[in-house]
Amino acid sequence: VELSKTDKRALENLTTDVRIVEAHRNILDEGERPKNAHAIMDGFSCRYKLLPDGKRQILDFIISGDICDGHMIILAKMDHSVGTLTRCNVAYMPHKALFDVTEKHPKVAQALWWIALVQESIAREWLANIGRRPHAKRLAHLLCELSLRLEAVGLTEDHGYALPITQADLADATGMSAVHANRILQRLRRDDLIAFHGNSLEIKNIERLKDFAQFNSTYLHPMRRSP
Amino acid sequence: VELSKTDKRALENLTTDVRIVEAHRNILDEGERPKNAHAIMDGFSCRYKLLPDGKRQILDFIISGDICDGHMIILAKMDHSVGTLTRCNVAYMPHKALFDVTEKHPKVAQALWWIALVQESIAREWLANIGRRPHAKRLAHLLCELSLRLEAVGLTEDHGYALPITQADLADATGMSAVHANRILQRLRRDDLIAFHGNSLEIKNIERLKDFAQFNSTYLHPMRRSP
DNA sequence: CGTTTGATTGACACGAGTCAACACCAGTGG
DNA sequence: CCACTGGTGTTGACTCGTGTCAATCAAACG
Repeated sequence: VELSKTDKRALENLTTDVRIVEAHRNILDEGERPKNAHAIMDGFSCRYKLLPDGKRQILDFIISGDICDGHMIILAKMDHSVGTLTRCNVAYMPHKALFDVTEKHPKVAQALWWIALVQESIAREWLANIGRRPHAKRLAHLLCELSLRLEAVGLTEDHGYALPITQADLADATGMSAVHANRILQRLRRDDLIAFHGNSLEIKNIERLKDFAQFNSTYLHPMRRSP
Repeated sequence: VELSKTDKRALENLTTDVRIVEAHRNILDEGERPKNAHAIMDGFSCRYKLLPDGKRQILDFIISGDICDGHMIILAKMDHSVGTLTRCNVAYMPHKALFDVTEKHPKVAQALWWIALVQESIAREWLANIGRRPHAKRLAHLLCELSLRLEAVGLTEDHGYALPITQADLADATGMSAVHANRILQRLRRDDLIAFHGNSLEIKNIERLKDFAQFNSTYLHPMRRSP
């Protein structure tokens, strides 16, 4: 979906506020009906669900440029929560204004629809990943996805990217225990697929990692570009 | 999203053809760019992905009244496959015509957008289900979801519904082995939560089953009505 | 009837969760 | 400047859930 300049200008004028949100804070609660839409400008957030017994499933990572709650233009209530994993810059825009823009600019509505479909596609790939791939491939697949998505917004280095989240977060995203995630990461390092230097992940050879993870990028669709 | 009568008439005129598709046939292949949109009028189909090693993950069940490929109005390529689990009646409508309708009838576009969002929500609930719930609750949760969705289209009996799919299908939907699914179902029967009579599932007490499965229907959103 | 598909059962091995202890580091405050 | 703290990563021990393989049973079907 290509946006015209007027479309873009209409969108840019929506942001009323940009705030810093500390790590481990909630931006949206399940069941909530938010008044503002939120976009992450910087930092790592995630969608997640908390089960009654306290287990957490991370449903998606939200990185720079992603919108937290495009859904809420159409749907009534948040069906999951959104929270920060690191300190984040969050842009706020009134939902009503955004909705009005979609009515006047059909291309904007189509763009948001497109985003919803890509997110659906990502959720489905995660389903296959968690449901049917062995644990090492799951993690490797996730690291590949993050690599592509971060690259699209210019957040990758030569051979890797900053990954300031914990192993427990990775575990909750891939449906395994934190201890096990730790051992799997060790194995990936031992097999010389990845390495860590502080908070940043080094991918030794992206092709080998993709091969190993059975990673096929088509589910991310054409690909988002940097704004 | 409420559709006007003109909106509805525009939609109804789209169907060019209704065909019978045998069980275990593909309706859409991953990677394909279909010319027609497909709606299931009768029978059970599913979205699924096949991994290189032959494992199958079912991503969603498609029941009467569901559209297989609403995505394709916006996206370029199918990111998953769709196939029948039983013999189905499938309605065909040209994609281009459907797209034209969405351009002329913004409410129709919104309705399709809404469908996409609900499907995204379902996919995310499945993620939490597969990623973090113990196996018995997974299966129970799935049976609850099917109960509500089938009820919405009038396909439930008093205490249950026809479920003409195999245990292997249920296993592929919940990310477990077929043997294990069998044993879990036995446990659910022993605990007097469900029973089978031929192809039809009896739910002994839907509230107890929901309780056990930690089932909360809000992720299905307001709820689709019968057409 | 034979054949096929799906459900069921048992045996077995191993993956993966849990619990608990420890190492390491950065941040904090005295 | 150092002791203390809490969060994170790492390790080992132990148990049990689950997958795999293979055989058997049951029902449907041509």
